Amino acid sequence: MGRRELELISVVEADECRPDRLHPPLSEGDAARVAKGFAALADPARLRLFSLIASQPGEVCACSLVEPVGKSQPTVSHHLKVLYEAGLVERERRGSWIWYRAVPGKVEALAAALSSP
Amino acid sequence: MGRRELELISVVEADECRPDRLHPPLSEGDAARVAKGFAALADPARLRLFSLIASQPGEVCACSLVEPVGKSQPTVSHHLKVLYEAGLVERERRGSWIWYRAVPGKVEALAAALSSP
DNA sequence: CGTAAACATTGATCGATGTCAATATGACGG
DNA sequence: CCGTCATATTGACATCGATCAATGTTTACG
Repeated sequence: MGRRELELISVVEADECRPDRLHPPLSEGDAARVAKGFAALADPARLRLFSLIASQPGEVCACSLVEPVGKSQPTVSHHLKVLYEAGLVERERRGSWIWYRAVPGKVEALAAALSSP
Repeated sequence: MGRRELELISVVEADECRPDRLHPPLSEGDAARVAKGFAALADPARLRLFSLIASQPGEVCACSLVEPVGKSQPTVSHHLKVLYEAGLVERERRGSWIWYRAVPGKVEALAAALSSP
């Protein structure tokens, strides 16, 4: 067995780490977009808001949402805006009130963006 | 029909917003914990890291992860720590290298925490 | 030991974000 | 119009987090 073969074998047997050139399944653009979605769920107050809306059979008036989360009205308004712009909830103005409902399957779609190509 | 009945009816017909005392399905503690999980996925670099690990059939050496995400080694190390502490990935040291693998069903579990009570 | 490689930690910087008080906007009733 | 109620916006403040250069720690090998 020549010297060259011995060298190769010793390298292989010493360890198994031969780093492949991996390429991330998510492009930078996709990653940024999906991350934005997860970021909307990355705050406790917003999570409670969303779970409150999503757990309701129909719609919920925004006025029902301020007290349960224990934050000020502007803060709740801000969080609702974030959820809305992330596409997690829909809203509709009727008279003085604004009614919120969860967009079905949106959370699952976010999770799915990590598995499927 | 007495005056009292008329008042009640008028109130009901004026609008439908009678805010119920809603209680968030997620407690503050649960919300904080779940939010932490989503926060781990709320960064583009971390998302690409995780998708890279999760897309691999077996394990991935940390040394394979620095170059594809285009961040410095300390930054990648930091992100891997966040993913690990969020329970999204497991790691195992073998020799000089640390091997990462995605924890199966962890993302789905996060999403599920928003639907089921 | 001593050196090299892989990974972690520290310290500093800087932009992003959660929060609220104050104020604005918009809708409804009288 | 005017006052009231529901919601949004603004401005200010404090905290968090992403990032990197520099340095530390651990492991392997001779």
